[in-house]
Order: sequence, then C-alpha cells, then structure tokens
Amino acid sequence: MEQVFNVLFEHIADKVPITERDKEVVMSFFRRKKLRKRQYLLQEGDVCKYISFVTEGLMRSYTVDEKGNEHINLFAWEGWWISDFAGFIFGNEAKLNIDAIEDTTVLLLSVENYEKMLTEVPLMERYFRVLYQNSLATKDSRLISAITHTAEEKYTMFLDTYPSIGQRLPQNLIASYLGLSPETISRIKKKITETNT
Amino acid sequence: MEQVFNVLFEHIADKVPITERDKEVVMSFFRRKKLRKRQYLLQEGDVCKYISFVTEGLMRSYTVDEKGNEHINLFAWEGWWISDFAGFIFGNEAKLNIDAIEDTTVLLLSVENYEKMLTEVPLMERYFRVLYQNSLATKDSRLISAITHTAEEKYTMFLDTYPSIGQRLPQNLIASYLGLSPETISRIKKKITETNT
DNA sequence: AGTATTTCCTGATTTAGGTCAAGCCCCTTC
DNA sequence: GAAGGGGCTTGACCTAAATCAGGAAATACT
Repeated sequence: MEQVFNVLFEHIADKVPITERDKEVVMSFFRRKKLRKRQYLLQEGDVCKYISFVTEGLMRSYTVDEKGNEHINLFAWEGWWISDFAGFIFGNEAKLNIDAIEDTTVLLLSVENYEKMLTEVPLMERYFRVLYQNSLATKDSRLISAITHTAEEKYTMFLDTYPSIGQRLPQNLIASYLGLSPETISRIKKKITETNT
Repeated sequence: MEQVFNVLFEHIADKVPITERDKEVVMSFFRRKKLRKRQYLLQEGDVCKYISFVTEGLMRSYTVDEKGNEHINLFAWEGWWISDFAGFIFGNEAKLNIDAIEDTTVLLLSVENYEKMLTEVPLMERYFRVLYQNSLATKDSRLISAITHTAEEKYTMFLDTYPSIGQRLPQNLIASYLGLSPETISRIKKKITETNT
C-alpha cells in the first residue's frame, strides 16, 4: 500500500473498524497531488470538485472581503480534510480560496467518487457521519469563542488548543484566523511575556 | 401515524428516500415531550442524554459567561434539531443551556437509541451524514460572518436569512445570537427606518 | 382595569481593538 | 554582500460598539 495512505487509514481506523479489503476499495477513489508552498488548490469562483485530505504539510482556506482583507477559515495539516464545503456539496461557485502554507501532499476525492464510495462502502458513510458530527461540535465552540471572548482569550485559547501548530504558523495568519489584526497579536504577546517576568 | 411525526418525516424525506416500513422503526426510537415557554430542556452541567427535534414551537441553546451574559448559540423551530452536541457525542457535562422561547413540542432521541437506530436503519446514517454536512456548510458562513461583518450587516443578514423567524423573536434574543448588545440593535433599526424614509 | 415585568428606545461616556505609519530584523535570491 | 520582501514591533490616533443610566411602550398576570 502506498505510503501516503497510512495517514488517511489511521484517521479512518480511529473512527470506524476498517478492513484491509475496504482499504483497497477506498484507495481507488483517491488521487494524490503535491503542492508547493503558496500554490492554490482552489480559487474563489472556481467550481470546487474535490474534498482533500492532507497527508503532509499545511494548508489554509480563506475568504477575501470587499476591503481586500483575508479571513482564514480553517487550517488543515496532517490528518485534516479541507474543502469549500458549501461549494462541494451544493455545486455552486467556491467562495473560499485554498492554498498551501507549506509544501503539501493531499489526497483528492471528487464529488462523483465521494458519492460512489459512500454507497459502495457503507462504513465510509459512517466514517463521514462521525467526522462531521465531531467537527460540528468543534465549530460550535469556535463560534461561541469568536463571539464571547476577548482578543487575548482567543489567542491563548488557540495556542492551548493547537500547541503543535502554533510554531508552524506566522502570527499574521493566526491573527487572520482569529479575526484580529497582526498588531493586536503582537501587543498581546508583549503583554503576556511582561506578565510572566 | 402520530401527527407530530409528520414534521420529522418530511424533514427526513427531504434528504433521503424513506419507506413506510422504515418510518415505523424510526418512530419507535423517539419519545415525545412538551415544554412550556421558559421551561428548560437542558441545563449547564447536566448530562445531555438526548438530541431533540422540534415539531412545534421555538427553542434556543445558549451559554452564560463569567460576567453572567447569555450568548445564544442556536435557535431551533419546526424542523430543527437542537442539543448540546459536544456533550451528547462525547458524553461530557453540558456546557449549554437549552430552553423554550415558546410553548414547544419536541421528539427526544437518546444516545442509545441514536446508535441503535443508525445501525438498524442504514438510511438514517445517511440522513445524519447529509444533515451534518449541510449544517457544517451553514456554520462556516456564520463564523465568517461573525468575524468579518459589521453589526448592521450581521443584523440585516440575519433577517434576510431567517425572515420568518424575525417576527417571533424579541430583539434582545437576536442581539444575543449575533453577539451584539440590544442597544446596538435598537440603534440599527432606527438608522434603517430613517434611511428608508 | 391596574399592576408588574419585560422589552425597547435614546443619550452620554468608555473602551477594545483597528488603522496608519515608521523602523527593524531576518530570510531569500541574485 | 547588496537588495528586496516578509514578518514583527511600537507608537499615535480613531472608531465601532459596549456599557451605563433613565425612561417609555408594550405584554402578561390577577
């Protein structure tokens, strides 16, 4: 079995008991793709044909508002799915841009293969149900956090929640993810280190 | 078939082709419950044993922060599911409160029945996958909106998205849902009516 | 009908965080 | 090793929305 699929199958096995037989079938639906740092996987206005599973590297999805500001929607590193969901599901134009923050390898799953896979391998139906279910619970708390917490709380909570990824991200991207300005993050960092001494 | 189930089955049929036979089985897993206005379905700290489908009325889920402010997470009226998802799925203490804004009838589905139903009726596995998938897409756009838009944009977008429900909600609840103060909503309304004359 | 409780409005003041601007440091890349 | 471009910091200033406070409408309760 190809090396890159290990990450995917570990992720699946974590949620449902997948057999070697199923793995073979599942594999056949995916296509592998490599991306250089800064390379687009999807641009606003395109039709989003795939959902992608990151096996190596780091990606982001983001929107651009009228003033030209980028707002990061999601980071996806090893073991995460990324896509313009609304576009993928409902078939409309993508509102999101997706690009690589580091050199990245992804496994692409097209709409047709997604549907096919779900019917042919019922276990995968269950896998995605569980996956979505969990992300819903996560999204809920992010939303609450975005509405209720202060800038400082958002920042420290982000670092607590994703300690490993903090290192890999320039702080202006974290700012964009949290809906804060880079300057604010900078000031918060200063304040925190000052308090700790 | 009991009347209250109509709303549920319409909702299901909208996503997957459910048979009369399946309906019988599905029905058996639910329990019906009536709630008076202001009555709790779940309080913070309880174990969330159910997800609930609203067949009539209007409910909300909300958190309370350290300062005692309520932040509404979700409104659920006819045809919506409501629950403390994280709690229901992972079995930990509820962080959300859920109560009735109007007199409400819900159909309760316990964790055990949920799991049982999903295995016994594979079609329901698919239904929930599609349901979650769609809510994910919706949540995404609400999150982006919470981060990027101004108070006025959030308010008008809310009314555009849920025109029917605007009437049924006092505006302090809308404010709480949008993460704004009631005063701000009041001023926005004033501004809008002034502009329109 | 009359009281109580929400709900809503409006003004004055405060504040968190954004915006603008300038300079520095650290990588790349010729 | 110079030149350029990100990324980060810091200061001065600004603004959207929160908070505080008071009263007016509107609902609900007996």
